[in-house]
Amino acid sequence: MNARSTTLVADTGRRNEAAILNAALEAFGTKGFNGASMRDVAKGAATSLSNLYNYFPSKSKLLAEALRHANAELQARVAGAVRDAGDDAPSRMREAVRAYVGFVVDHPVATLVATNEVRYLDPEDRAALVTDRDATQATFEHIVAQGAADGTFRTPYAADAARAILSTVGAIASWYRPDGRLSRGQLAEQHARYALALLESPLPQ
Amino acid sequence: MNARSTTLVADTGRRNEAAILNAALEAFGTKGFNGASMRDVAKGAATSLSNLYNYFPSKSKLLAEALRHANAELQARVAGAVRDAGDDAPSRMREAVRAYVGFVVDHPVATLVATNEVRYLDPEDRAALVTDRDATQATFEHIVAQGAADGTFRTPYAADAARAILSTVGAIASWYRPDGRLSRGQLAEQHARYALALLESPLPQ
Amino acid sequence: MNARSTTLVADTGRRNEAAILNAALEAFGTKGFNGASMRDVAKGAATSLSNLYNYFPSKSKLLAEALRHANAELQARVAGAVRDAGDDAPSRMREAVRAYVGFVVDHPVATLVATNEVRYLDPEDRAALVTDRDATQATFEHIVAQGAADGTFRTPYAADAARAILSTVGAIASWYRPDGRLSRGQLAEQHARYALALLESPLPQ
Amino acid sequence: MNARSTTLVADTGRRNEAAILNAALEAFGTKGFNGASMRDVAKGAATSLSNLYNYFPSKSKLLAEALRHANAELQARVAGAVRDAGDDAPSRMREAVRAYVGFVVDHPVATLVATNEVRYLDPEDRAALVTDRDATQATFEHIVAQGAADGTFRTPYAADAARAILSTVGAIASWYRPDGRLSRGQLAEQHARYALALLESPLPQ
DNA sequence: TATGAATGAGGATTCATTCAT
DNA sequence: CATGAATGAATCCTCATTCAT
Repeated sequence: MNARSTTLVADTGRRNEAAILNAALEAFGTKGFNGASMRDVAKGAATSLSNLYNYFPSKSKLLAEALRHANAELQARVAGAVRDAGDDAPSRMREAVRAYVGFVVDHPVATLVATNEVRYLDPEDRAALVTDRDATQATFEHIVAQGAADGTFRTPYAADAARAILSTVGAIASWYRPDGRLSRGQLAEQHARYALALLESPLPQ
Repeated sequence: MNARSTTLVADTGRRNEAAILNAALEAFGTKGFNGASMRDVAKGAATSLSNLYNYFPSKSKLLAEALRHANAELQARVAGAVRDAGDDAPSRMREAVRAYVGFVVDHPVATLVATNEVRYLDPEDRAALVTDRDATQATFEHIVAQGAADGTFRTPYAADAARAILSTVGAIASWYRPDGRLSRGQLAEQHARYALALLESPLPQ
Repeated sequence: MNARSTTLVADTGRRNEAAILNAALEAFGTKGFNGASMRDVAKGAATSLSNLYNYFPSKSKLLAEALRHANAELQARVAGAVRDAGDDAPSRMREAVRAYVGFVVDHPVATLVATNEVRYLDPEDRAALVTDRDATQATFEHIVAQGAADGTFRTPYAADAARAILSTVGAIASWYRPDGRLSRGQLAEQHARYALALLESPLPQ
Repeated sequence: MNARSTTLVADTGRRNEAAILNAALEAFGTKGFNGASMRDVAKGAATSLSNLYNYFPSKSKLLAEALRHANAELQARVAGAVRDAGDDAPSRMREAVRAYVGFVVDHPVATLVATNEVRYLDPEDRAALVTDRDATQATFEHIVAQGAADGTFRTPYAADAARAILSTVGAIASWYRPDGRLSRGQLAEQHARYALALLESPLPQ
């Protein structure tokens, strides 16, 4: 069962750190990195502006840290789902997509920040984050490669399929509303099927 | 053959208008709406900061106008492609996707702006733009509906398939490089197939 | 009979000059000299911004010219009233005040400009205007002196009484509304009596 | 004995607040609200431009606060003078006028700001200030009413007399110079007599 | 840790004025 | 005369960041 906490970052041991990180995700997600001010973040974290600098040395590093947490959570969910899945490529892809959809639905704002605001990081932080993200993507790519190798996924464009799948799932964050037509589970099911179909995998029925 | 002009907006009759709009797309795409300053735009358009305000009353309206042009061009390309395609749903979908990919590849920066910076518009401008965008999306939805009705597209999730396809194609803008592994044509071909596969349409071979 | 034109400056021979001057008085009166822009004036005069400079070399000179017209009209009214009055000081004071009140009521905005915005003139223009204004004030001072000399006005502070009277009358402009409790005539009558009382002149009844 | 401090606002507890308010009164009085820049105010208060915004959220609110202080001081002086005066209307009017003249002479710049720049306030602030000002005016009106009721003030226009008196006294601010012909006390005496005469009160001699 | 005060740089926007037509 | 386009200086205000406490 997936945890569905409203805030992404749990207590970190330092008094206000989690509150600041979550407020940063919220502020950057709502107004964009450049549109949100450190004052906005401070207000969201219910602390003072100057206190932010006791935790993070700059706005940019604050974004980096927030994104690190978001990525770690995403990666953990996906990795766990794959671990718990069967051995065949379709099952593993199915569960990976379902986990990813779950994360996006639980944390759409963080997902938006992770896709839209990465470019405002310092080069080194951006590089580190892209590496993290690539690790997640690699999980999907391995599954695709597995299915392509054993003939289950018959798409002639296996090399790029993972990226196509991930962009579709990530885009959910930009339109998803909790009270929308589709439930969390339906959305996961739907995107799992989209993914397998795109991979030209045999489908039930 | 599609024109591949580096600038999206052609001359509009007013002296500097096109230059300003193109500079705005470039600046907003490169640094984000809030990260780019009106000075950046002015510099890109080779005019003075204050002269921008002889053409557009505010930064936000400038963005709105630029996006209006981008959407119009996209819509025209897609509509033209569909018009020139065969009558069956797969042919039409194929050409629609190819045209969309062509636009994204020709104007990746404008595409990024159109997806990432819309939220900075005034509510009315945003609404107008969403309406425009929905019109383009509706073109795809109609094709999906056609194929679903005649049994060609067998996906059980036809209602949301157009959005999934469009998000994949739009995401190309965030990683495409003209000197990348795939040519423009290959990219179009690839995404056309991804789309038809996702729709569970019969595929060649 | 007093003319009660809504605009102070009548046609001057040059096409748009009067319209510009009246628009300037209106704009400067409503928003203040620094609060009103040349664009505001142009809009009010229904002409283009740049065309203003075909008539007046600068915003400051435009104000100077407008105030010159206002002062001339005021002075003409007061002088005429005094000329038409009887020979005794009370009658002359009474008519002078009534004429002044009439001007203020007919042109409250111009009166406000004349009292509040003079300081924004170039030194030479301001000096010229103060001279003009002193001429009007001198009319009142002469009457006061006449009454003081012949014993009709018994105030011990005759030297400053004219200024006191004029400031009261001028202040009408800041609260007068055409639909107010007092009619134009009642206001004139009232202030005439205030003036004579202040001068310690014998009053009817 | 009246204090004649050159600055109106005394220390308020917050480090620079009084200095900023006094600098604002000086700047707005000298150059007008729109003619004075926040930089001017900062310079006058010997602090940085941006620090002003740690004390007041906008130029307009700064003006509002400065005027609030000025009005409070004026009202306190007038109320105190009336309290210390005799019981009869002429004595009370005399002391009220003398106190008002004293304020105007001590703070001519603040008086000018209070009369000329009120219109640049936000509507709510303007309303609040007008209410404050009306309270001071009401003090005078009550005295007039008292004298009218007991037959001491025989003017037929008692209802508007307070306003006439106040406008005359307020106008002192626009021409008063400390080194002028009349001393502070003479000016007070003179205007007290003008006021009583205007009210058609019996006068000495 | 936590905060209020402080600041220099930079943001969008407006302005009076000029110029080419 | 009349105009639209152009511009440099100045406007109010916000920002990320620092510092003293």
